[in-house]
Amino acid sequence: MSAQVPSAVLLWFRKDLRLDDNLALVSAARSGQPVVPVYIWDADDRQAGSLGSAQDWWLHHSLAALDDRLRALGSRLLIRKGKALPQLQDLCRQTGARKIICNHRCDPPAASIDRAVSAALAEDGIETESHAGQLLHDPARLLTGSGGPYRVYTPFWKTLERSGEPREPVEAPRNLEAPSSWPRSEMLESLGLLPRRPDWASAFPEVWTPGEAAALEKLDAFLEDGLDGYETGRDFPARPATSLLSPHLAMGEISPYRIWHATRGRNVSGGDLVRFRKELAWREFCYHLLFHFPDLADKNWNSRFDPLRWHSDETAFRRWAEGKTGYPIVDAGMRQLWRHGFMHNRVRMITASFLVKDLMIDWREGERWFRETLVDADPASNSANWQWVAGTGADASPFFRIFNPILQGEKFDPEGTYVRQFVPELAGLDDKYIHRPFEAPAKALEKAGIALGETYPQPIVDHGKARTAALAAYGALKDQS
DNA sequence: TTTTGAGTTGTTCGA
DNA sequence: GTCGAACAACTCAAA
Repeated sequence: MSAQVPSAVLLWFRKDLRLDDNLALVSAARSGQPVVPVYIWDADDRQAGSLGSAQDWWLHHSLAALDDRLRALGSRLLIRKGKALPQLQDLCRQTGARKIICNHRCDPPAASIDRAVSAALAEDGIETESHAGQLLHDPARLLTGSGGPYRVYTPFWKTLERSGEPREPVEAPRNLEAPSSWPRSEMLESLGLLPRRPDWASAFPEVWTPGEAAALEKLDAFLEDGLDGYETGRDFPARPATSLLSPHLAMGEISPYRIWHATRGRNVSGGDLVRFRKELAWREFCYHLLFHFPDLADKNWNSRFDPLRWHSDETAFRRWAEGKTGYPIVDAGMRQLWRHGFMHNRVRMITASFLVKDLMIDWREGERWFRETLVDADPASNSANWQWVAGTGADASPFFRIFNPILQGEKFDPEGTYVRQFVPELAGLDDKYIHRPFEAPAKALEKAGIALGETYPQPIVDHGKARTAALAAYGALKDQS
């Protein structure tokens, strides 16, 4: 009579690095079997387009945080390196597991990897159980009346409103049964996710604390201070009026169901509440677009724009990326991105419009840069929104809508607070010229200690002329078709 | 099948 | 200084 060692279940973490509202975790905890949580760092997966370098930094800290949370439940997080399938097979052999539990990943490359892994495991007689948790609505099922995907946001939103509240979030279990012995795990450090020489992420901790606990705190703080007045405040980059939840959401440290329901019953104006939920719905819309159009990051969604001749100008691109265009709001945005791995939404539109319409550089180059440098880089939102700005995307901005970086600056950063924070060499300039230093009288520049062309660049292009040229280039498409 | 109404985030120009 | 129109049609989604 030998005591039967109970076989374990594997809990496979991916883009759901949280305990709260995690259906896979709850299911594993209820199985009555020991649970082996694992994260597999897969180089192929990475190439499939999800993570850039800034998110590698985030991932490192997020995995450490998840391990801490799991230890509080009496468990821990195993880390493996390599292709998912052999690692899972190895873990199944070692633990006797016949079942792997996880949550869906919704971007097409990841989803296709997951399908292949699951099919291969099935051949070994291992079951995969997958739950919804990344999106509020299933892209395969939320369709227009004629059965196609939504291509316009407003009807998409109306359908969301009509389809009732998403399910309630579920609480994390109190404990998780550990296996009698733990299989081998890599050291987190061995994944090499942190930057070295130079450590370009050194300022990230000024603003970011990766991990679920920080995400939930941020949600609370936003509900207390930010939601009231969100609708107008969200447009001003110097104001703390946005939730800053995007990087947590991108990594699955917080669930969209948790966020959606946390806003319910708040004593704020309906406009603020709806506006915030609409932003969550935009994230959904982008994922649905990506689901139905997997080429979203690579091809013009609307092929009518394919004949556009983009400029290939490495020098101009580098000046844009480094925040040296000579337009303060653009430069502030690009430097915020480099410093903090983040950029305010309003400024993303301004900087993106500048790259595409003022410099006429291909939106894909901008998309790639953002994907590499944003801690909240998301394969759906990033592609869909770059295409929106370029006018090539779904529900895109009309081609004649070209952001004027001076006016946008003066409208949304009237005192230049945001510019002064990220472009300190302009800090001493009067409000009147903070967004147009190239028009400042010599005396004002001297007083502020600015030598244009030396301490701060001259404008890389004349916006007025660039605008005219962009209108002509986009307008020419019409004549051809 | 046809019709109808509508479409995230802007700028410029002229009255 | 303020305000409305023009900037383009085109396609989507639903009735």
